[in-house]
Amino acid sequence: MSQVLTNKAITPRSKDYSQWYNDIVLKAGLADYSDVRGCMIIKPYGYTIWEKMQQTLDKMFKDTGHVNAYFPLFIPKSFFSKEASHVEGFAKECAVVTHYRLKYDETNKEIVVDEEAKLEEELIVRPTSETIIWNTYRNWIQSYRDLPLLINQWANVVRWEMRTRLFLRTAEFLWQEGHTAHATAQEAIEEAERMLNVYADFAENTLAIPVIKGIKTPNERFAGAVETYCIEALMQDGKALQAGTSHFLGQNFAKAFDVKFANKNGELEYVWATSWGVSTRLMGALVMSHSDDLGLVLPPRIAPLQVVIVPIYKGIEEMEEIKKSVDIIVTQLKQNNISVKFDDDDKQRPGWKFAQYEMQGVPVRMAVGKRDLQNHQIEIARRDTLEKQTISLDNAVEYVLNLLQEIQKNLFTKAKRRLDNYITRVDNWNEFKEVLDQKGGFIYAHWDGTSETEERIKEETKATIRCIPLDNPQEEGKCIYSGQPSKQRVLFARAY
RNA sequence: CGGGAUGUAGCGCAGUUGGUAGCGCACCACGUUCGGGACGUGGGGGCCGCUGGUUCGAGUCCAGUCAUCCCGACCA
Repeated sequence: MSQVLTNKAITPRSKDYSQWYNDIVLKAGLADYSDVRGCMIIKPYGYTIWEKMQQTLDKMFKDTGHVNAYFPLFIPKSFFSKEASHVEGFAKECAVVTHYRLKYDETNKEIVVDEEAKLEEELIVRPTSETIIWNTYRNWIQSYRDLPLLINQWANVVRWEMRTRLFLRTAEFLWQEGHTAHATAQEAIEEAERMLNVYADFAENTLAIPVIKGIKTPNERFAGAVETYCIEALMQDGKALQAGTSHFLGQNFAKAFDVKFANKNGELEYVWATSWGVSTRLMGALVMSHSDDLGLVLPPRIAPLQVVIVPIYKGIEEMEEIKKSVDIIVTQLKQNNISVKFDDDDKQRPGWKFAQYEMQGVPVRMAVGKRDLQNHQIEIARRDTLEKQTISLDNAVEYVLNLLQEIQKNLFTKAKRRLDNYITRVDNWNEFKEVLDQKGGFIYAHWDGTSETEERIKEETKATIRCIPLDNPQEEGKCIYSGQPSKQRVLFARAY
């Protein structure tokens, strides 16, 4: 019996957070390990959630004037090396294509790389597309009339990471990357900030994940960026997770790829650039933000299935009777754009279904049996608090519609409260280490502004500066580590 | 690339001093069940990671090799 339970139950969070996370991803059916090193199989349930994210984000991009395009997976090595800091940042994690053909080796009876089919120039599997896109933009941009150029692409990228974790860090991952070109620095900065706000809006209002908007320190900046904006979220174990980034690239890529435009006075100028992206990592953020020991918990706005109705019956007649009674509820919910499933699968029993839907994070579950029908009522259970209510059949639809909104709100509030409680103001180095080890979360402390100090703190504690919050209040103080004068506090944390 | 561990059924694992390949879950059939992961009976499923060695005989011992996972260095 105990073996049955350990096999099915989710590992409690207190034991081992990583194990708990893995259990949920695997058992909720979001993803699976692949036989290919560091790669992940996104299963249909997980992919459906990703598709919902895509749809919502894509609409937000279109609403802010962007269009989609698609650029090649392979980048000639020479493109890649044109922007110095960019190469440096990515060189160590690139997959490289060197040959284009295989052949059958008669002696060893196996397929081998055909050495005669060596590429003149190696191709890099994109770790990000700035280079190939800016090489293209050179041909697309001649005049100020061609600007701004606001393009997004949905794609996969490859970064050969040493260690991988489902959704959070995989060798190949899915993402969107926006790449825009502008006539002025001001306009590009506005774009970068606009897209950061889109991400924050999406994280908070759709995924119910509260985030802190900020800028990265030079150390943590994207390779090739002038300024990196980010949204930082906090997971239930007190570790930070970067949920999205938006970069002001200045004229770095325009200069590297010689992208100039004629302004209104006919003078040639380099264009100003941004890039911004979110990835399937958001899936990991979603799991780690809301789930509990029974499994995944999904905010209604992202849940592929928002409401499930489980009939409890003996025999086909009873089932039909139940079906007839809840039919109107199903129809009305659908009319309100709620995804609802009446689970008449005869192969599983109610208890099994309850556990299954809980594991998958379905926000609202209704259960109806003969007993309920006699009382003209239905049982409604919410996934976030696990509370059950018995409601008259006549009021069920209205109740569920409100409940879904309530759950969405509650999940955000709960996560927001956790985030707020996890930001600790700290004024000396011992306290810093103590808070980091005992409590975790963000530490809001003074920093002297030097990369050396940041680097040492990282070496000693594994904590990094997650961001300097936007609109950060300026105040005089002393650096937590070096004691040097500081103008502002920054957010430190251990991160995924 | 360093440190640690593991490869046996779809999944999770056991397998003693070397002697016919096992258990639980899942799967298939039939029956009884159905208000929180049902039960009974019967059944199917194996290149024991791979290669070589020792031995009458290897899942087990030895050598090599490959892969995966965990902890570091790298990162969204």
